[in-house]
Amino acid sequence: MDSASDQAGLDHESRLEHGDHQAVRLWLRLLTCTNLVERHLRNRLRTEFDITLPRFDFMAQLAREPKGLTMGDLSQRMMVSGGNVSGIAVQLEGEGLISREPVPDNRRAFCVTLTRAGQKRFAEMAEAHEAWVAECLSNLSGADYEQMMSVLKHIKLDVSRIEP
Amino acid sequence: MDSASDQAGLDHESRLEHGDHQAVRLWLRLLTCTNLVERHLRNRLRTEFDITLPRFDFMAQLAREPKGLTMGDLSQRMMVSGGNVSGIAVQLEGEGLISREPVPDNRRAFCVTLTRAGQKRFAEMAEAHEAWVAECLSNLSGADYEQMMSVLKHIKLDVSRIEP
DNA sequence: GAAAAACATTTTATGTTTAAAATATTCAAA
DNA sequence: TTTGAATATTTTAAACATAAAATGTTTTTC
Repeated sequence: MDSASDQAGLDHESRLEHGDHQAVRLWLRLLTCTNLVERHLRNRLRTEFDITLPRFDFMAQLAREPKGLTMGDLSQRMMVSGGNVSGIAVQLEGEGLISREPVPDNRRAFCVTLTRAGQKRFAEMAEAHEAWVAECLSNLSGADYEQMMSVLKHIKLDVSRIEP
Repeated sequence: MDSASDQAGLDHESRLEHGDHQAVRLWLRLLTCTNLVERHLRNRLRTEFDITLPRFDFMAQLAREPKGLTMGDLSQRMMVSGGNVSGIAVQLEGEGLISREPVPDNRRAFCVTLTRAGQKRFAEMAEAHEAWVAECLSNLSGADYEQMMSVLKHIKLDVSRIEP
């Protein structure tokens, strides 16, 4: 049963031996691995806190910046579109977890912050979230961790060099 | 509040296992990196072949298994919900790229395969796709590659051990 | 100063994704 | 057999995501 994940038709395509093939294999494994962890976190957030991952991410960004962020800041940091952030904000505001207040010297922008209730709620979730992530990723040696961080940073640079 | 409670707050921070923070940092970098590459591939597939990443993945799974796969197989391998696969299949079938035929001894299941047109179309895309992935991920030493593959496999096992 | 450009956000239309309910088939007993 | 559980898929409703247009504000430029 161990080889279940690797058993897919190796005999058909194994003749193609470009160097590129290595890259594809690494990419597929990277994608699978990230999806697995992401799904795990998504499920636990839903079952244990009845919240979605995007909403959690939104609150996490705010928790890191107690002074608050604009909608544009949030869009940029979450790497999603402005309209998307707008929709999530409406919901979280409706639940009383965030507040949007006008910025004194710029009437176009909002300053979004966690409400007291939002801070409390997020603190509970963040602790659990950290433990869940550790459950998935902390079974690594210090050297493994450093190496992964280094290689991933490198890949990040390579990709952003391609289309900035 | 007395000073004891202030210190309690700080203690709470410092009591957290160092490994947990490490794990979270690694997770965020892993997620960012994967999203960057995924977005890059998604954009290129859209601009150069007018196809979405999920449809490409769907066809890629079939290309690996010329004998065909059931909808459930596809759902499992693509790691997406059955409803999702169902929707994609309707579209690809409408474009004549896949065919769904009944399985003789199981009237519940379909056997999905690439049509001749689907094979041709996929072959074109796959070559380009492989080059794009290589552009993102092939700037690694052989040792880096081996290490990444090994660590990722390990993480995959850890996660699937948590909730199978 | 007024027109034009740039900015910050929301709205709209469209499409994706998921979980859960619904439909239909097979299998396993009692 | 007939009941019930398990399986394979589709449908549905809600959340998420994007691009593009719309709204209102600020800054630039002439």
